Amino acid sequence: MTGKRENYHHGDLRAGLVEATRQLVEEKGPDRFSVADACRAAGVSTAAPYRHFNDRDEMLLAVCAEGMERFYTNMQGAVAGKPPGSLEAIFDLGMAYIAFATSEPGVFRLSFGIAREHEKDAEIIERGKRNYGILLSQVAAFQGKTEIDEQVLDRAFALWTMVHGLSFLLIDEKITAMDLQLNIETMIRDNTRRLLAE
Amino acid sequence: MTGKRENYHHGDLRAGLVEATRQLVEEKGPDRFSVADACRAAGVSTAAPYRHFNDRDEMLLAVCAEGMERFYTNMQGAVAGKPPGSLEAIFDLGMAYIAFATSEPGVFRLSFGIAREHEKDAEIIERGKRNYGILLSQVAAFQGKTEIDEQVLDRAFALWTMVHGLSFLLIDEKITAMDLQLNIETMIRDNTRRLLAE
DNA sequence: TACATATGTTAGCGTCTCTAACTTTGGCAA
DNA sequence: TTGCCAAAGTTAGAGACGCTAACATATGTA
Repeated sequence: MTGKRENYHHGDLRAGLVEATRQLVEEKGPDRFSVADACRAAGVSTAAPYRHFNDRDEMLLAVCAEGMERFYTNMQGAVAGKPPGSLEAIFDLGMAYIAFATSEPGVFRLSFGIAREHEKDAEIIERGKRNYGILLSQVAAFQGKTEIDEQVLDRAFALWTMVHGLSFLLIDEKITAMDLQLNIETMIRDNTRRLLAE
Repeated sequence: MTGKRENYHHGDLRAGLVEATRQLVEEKGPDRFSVADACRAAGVSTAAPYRHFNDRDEMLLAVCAEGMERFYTNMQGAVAGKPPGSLEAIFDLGMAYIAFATSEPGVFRLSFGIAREHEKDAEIIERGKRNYGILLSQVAAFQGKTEIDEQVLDRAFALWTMVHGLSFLLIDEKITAMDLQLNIETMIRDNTRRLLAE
């Protein structure tokens, strides 16, 4: 990405910019990211991105879309090979959620905060639904169902709020700030069980 | 705030700027907020804030501190008059958390995202601990204890993650984006009970 | 009443996003 | 093979922003 190119044309500047943006979002956070920085990283002028993106937000949106794809893959990998609907599968799904949030906090923050900027971007919404679908089908299987009824929705949503909340508390460093020591695995395991119970 | 002043001196520019900043943070979000906008709202030059704050971040930090104070008051009000440690008190505390997040999403976002910018600001941390202390003592009372042991910490933290996660899913409009309809009161009540059980 | 200090102003630097106008290049039709 | 068009770069610059330096004014106190 930082390598000097010899050609006038870049080859695949769009992809290069997305990757540079992704890295910068992780380094500095989505709000501190600047288009100019991404240009320097990609070795092009500050006007070049506007051949590929309408504006700064659209660059972030591209990173978001790509990140959600990776998120999907990770979560699929977490449940793969485990008995569908088993406590272990649902627990591992939660752990994969946390793992993504903590390993890519910038992209995670972007993915969940961007809705209000590019409100209702169809692709992002669709990816979101697909990601959430993994949890829904696991919870349905846990309850011995083949379709998503209200009870499935309720329990799945409760699990989502828990791992989502924990993710933010972790990446915003509230656990350390509050002097809490926490075994994440135990916390997720116990509360997954509690939220699915009864 | 927008009123023209006739004097060279403002009276209490610091407070005026904090209020203008708070409003702008709600209107545009913490990342879109600009010092220049706050100056226009307060009717002063763009250099004036630097007599009261070191930089932009410090203005946001002031809004954050004031917001956390209000957050504390709201949560205190939620449990006041209820039997300490009752399910109702803990439930209402959760509802107060959600209510603050949804009524002041900008300040809420600021309060929980700012740690990594001004890392370890002593005052913010202290306020955070004080706020969390309300929940801790309620959960301790629920368990019939007078001190905060490990079990209290575990259950309180689980409750925190739930309302925190729900808050973000609400203000980031994920519930509507995922086409979920949700009775927040029921959701909080049922899962508070589940997380405190056994 | 004088003056030190706090608190405002104007001017300006460097940076940022984004646009307009120009340039280079690769691919395709004749 | 050549000529031309569209795609994808460039430079230059407008307008906004954060922040600083130098200057101006008001206020409280000796």
